Amino acid sequence: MSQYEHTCMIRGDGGRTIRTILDRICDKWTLLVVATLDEERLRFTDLHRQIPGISQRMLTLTLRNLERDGLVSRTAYAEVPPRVEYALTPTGRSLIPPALALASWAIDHISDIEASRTAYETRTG
Amino acid sequence: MSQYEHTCMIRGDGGRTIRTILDRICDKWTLLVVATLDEERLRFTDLHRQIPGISQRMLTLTLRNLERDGLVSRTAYAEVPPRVEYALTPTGRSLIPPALALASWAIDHISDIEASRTAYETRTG
DNA sequence: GGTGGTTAGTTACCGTTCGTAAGTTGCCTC
DNA sequence: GAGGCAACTTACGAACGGTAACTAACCACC
Repeated sequence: MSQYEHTCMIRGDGGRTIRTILDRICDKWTLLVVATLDEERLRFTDLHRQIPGISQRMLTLTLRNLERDGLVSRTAYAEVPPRVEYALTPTGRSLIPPALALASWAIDHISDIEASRTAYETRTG
Repeated sequence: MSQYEHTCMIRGDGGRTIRTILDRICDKWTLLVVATLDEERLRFTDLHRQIPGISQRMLTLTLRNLERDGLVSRTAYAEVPPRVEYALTPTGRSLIPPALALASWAIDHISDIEASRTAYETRTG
């Protein structure tokens, strides 16, 4: 039995539960938001600036989901202009090592992937 | 400088390239297909059976992208009925450890996340 | 010789999600 | 009183994903 099978069998549901969690974590922006909050408490605008390409809408939605799942805490200060700070919870912090492992893998293999993609496009037109 | 910043700076594009790669890898099905091919050469139908919930359409699309990016190899045998085998390339195999790290994290924190989610729903209605 | 089964897909349709851009609130400054 | 700031929210069109039916090529059976 491979480690993957072992991992999937733990819940006895054919991997359905783990897939649900991975669906949340592995969407377009979640890992980047979590990685950006590594070791830093950040405001909404700072996050928006530090994550290139994310829209305010998607940042709001991603942060709501992370807050709901207990990975990020949201602290609002009754000031003008408003100030809202986001930080990782302990659960959120525990996601950092696997997230960085994936990011490092991406860095290591970017050139391979881009080369393969270019070759594929050339083959198929 | 955090490891994340360091990681993002390598390419000097503000993390745009790494985000492109992560967008591909972290979609709804890719990690599960890669994890399922761990240590096993599989046919289309076997993959379809082993990944609960994926449709034929999405399996086809996911495999095409993985093949294009050089993570999966596709071997078609001219038989009847047709036989097509999918296997990880060396690059694809190198993705297994970080993918399993993420899956293990999901397993370890499923109960925390589900509890937090339930509490959140209760608070907000 | 027509019916049904097999594998590996493809196609059509439709609902959900995502991105863009503009609007909102409350107060402060000029 | 016009404009700015922070943190959103809303409207709308485009892109994506899921469902289910269809296809090609051959074989086995009746």
